[in-house]
Amino acid sequence: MAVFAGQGDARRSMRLLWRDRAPGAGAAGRAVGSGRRPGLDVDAVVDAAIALADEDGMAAVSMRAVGQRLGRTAMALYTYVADKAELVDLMCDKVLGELPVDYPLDSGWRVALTAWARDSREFYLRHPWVLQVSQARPVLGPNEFTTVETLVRVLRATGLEASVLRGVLGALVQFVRGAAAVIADARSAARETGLGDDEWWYSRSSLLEEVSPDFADRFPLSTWFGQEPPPPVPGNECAPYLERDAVRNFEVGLAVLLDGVEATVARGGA
Amino acid sequence: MAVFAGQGDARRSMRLLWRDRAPGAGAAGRAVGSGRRPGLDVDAVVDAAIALADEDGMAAVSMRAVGQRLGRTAMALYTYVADKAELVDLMCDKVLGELPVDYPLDSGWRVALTAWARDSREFYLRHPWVLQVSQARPVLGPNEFTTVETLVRVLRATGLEASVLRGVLGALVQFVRGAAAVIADARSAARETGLGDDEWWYSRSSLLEEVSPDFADRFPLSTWFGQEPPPPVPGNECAPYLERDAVRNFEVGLAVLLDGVEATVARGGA
DNA sequence: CACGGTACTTTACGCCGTAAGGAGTGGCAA
DNA sequence: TTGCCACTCCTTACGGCGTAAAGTACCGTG
Repeated sequence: MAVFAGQGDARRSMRLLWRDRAPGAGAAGRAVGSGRRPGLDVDAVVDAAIALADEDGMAAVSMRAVGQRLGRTAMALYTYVADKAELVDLMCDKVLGELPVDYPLDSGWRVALTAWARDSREFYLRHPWVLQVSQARPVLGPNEFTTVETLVRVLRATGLEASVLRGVLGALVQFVRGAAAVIADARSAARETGLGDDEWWYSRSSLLEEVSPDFADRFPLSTWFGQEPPPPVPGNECAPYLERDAVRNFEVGLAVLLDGVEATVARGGA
Repeated sequence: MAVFAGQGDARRSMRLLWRDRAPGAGAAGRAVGSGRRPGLDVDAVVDAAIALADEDGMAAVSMRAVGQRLGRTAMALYTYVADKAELVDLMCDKVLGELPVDYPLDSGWRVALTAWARDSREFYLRHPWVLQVSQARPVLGPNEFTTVETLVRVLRATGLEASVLRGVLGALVQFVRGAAAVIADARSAARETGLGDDEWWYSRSSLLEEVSPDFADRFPLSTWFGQEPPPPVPGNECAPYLERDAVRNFEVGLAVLLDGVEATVARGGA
């Protein structure tokens, strides 16, 4: 009688992820028959959860809160979604659909990769909560595979062999995610504490002096590192201090990384 | 009467982070005087929390659980620590003390950076919960500054100017953290679900065929990408499949990244 | 009209962080 | 020696969380 543990839920999740959303698909695979008509559908639940996450962060996504947004109780959601983990999976794969799927290679792979990196960064800043979802054991939804497809298509233009390509792909993804996470964390910290980056840094650095008077002697490089005046980035003059810093670091880091790819291609390519 | 919001707590936290742990420091800055003698100290609380996090992940670190480990109730901890956030800050800065502080530059900065990256990766795998702590608004403890000091010292040997150095530093840290996170997530998923990577992937890929029969047509590159047989890595033959993959990707990605640094140095250096 | 299946609600359980207040302990001043 | 007070540590409680269990209301079908 008992279904093999997990297997049943996994199949259910995969069906939902890959469900046919075409107009004629009717009831989204649900058995049509007698019984009270559903007032909601999976998409409504997922969209409400995404809206909540975008507005107030992943921490604001509770079953009660999502239910309330839809005029239901928390338990009502369980008719559409197995549990919260499944809801999060569906949220992730759905927003991944926003990402561009094609980067022209006319101007070479470097231009395409740069555009991909910037688009991805913007995406993560639009949906920072995606960064909090575990990377291993990916969702395996259609949009996730599409993102892989997109990036691999560009990377293949480098001519690198598969195993190196894998390493480069990982490095690019880690870099973009990490860089986005720094900015996202800074923004959420500012919102949660009500304290801007500037005020935070100012109050903390004065405390630092108070608590460690010999700081400059103990940490000369950190002192030097923190004092260098960072030049402004065109188009981002008005952004918060730390964020401007992060934007510049992103561009520099990306350029270095792509230089590395170029070097690898030059060494191993035809 | 009311202290400026947050300021008091921030000062308290900084004092704890930078407290003098020397033998003669007595009572760790606590006002000595009348009153019941403490049966614990901050270090005991922090150590217990770290042990818990190392064993069962950050999710297992609740005030009740830490208290129980010390034979106390949850509320007893609040005499040593302001709240859970402060405890987490102290945990982070304490484990950061495990990292090596010096990388000789005799054989050049590339060797030193490679060693740094590998050591950092091992560190994050020993304490994967550190990766879950927000990056913006860092802890600002002594050990954290020491890690900055260590890495900047090595990076200065490249001769790069400060703003580029900042970008490289960010890229390196993001890469190492991301790569470690993939492995850490895979391990914790395996432990939490009781399902190894291999079984997980096998069951999922069969579900994938079931749910999307035209997968190979829709996602040719992903199919190609997933099929390439990855060669084994010396010294890691017995590790789980996905983890071996991750180790190789780490080495490849690191090499590419350092190639990029070399190219940047060559272009801009003396 | 009655029945069965479905949507949705209420209630409840055991977790979480932590506020409030009380009990017991130990050093110091009277 | 006694009384006090600072201090540790406890119990209780509150509002949150995810979700199990059971009940209610609605609907299409027989």
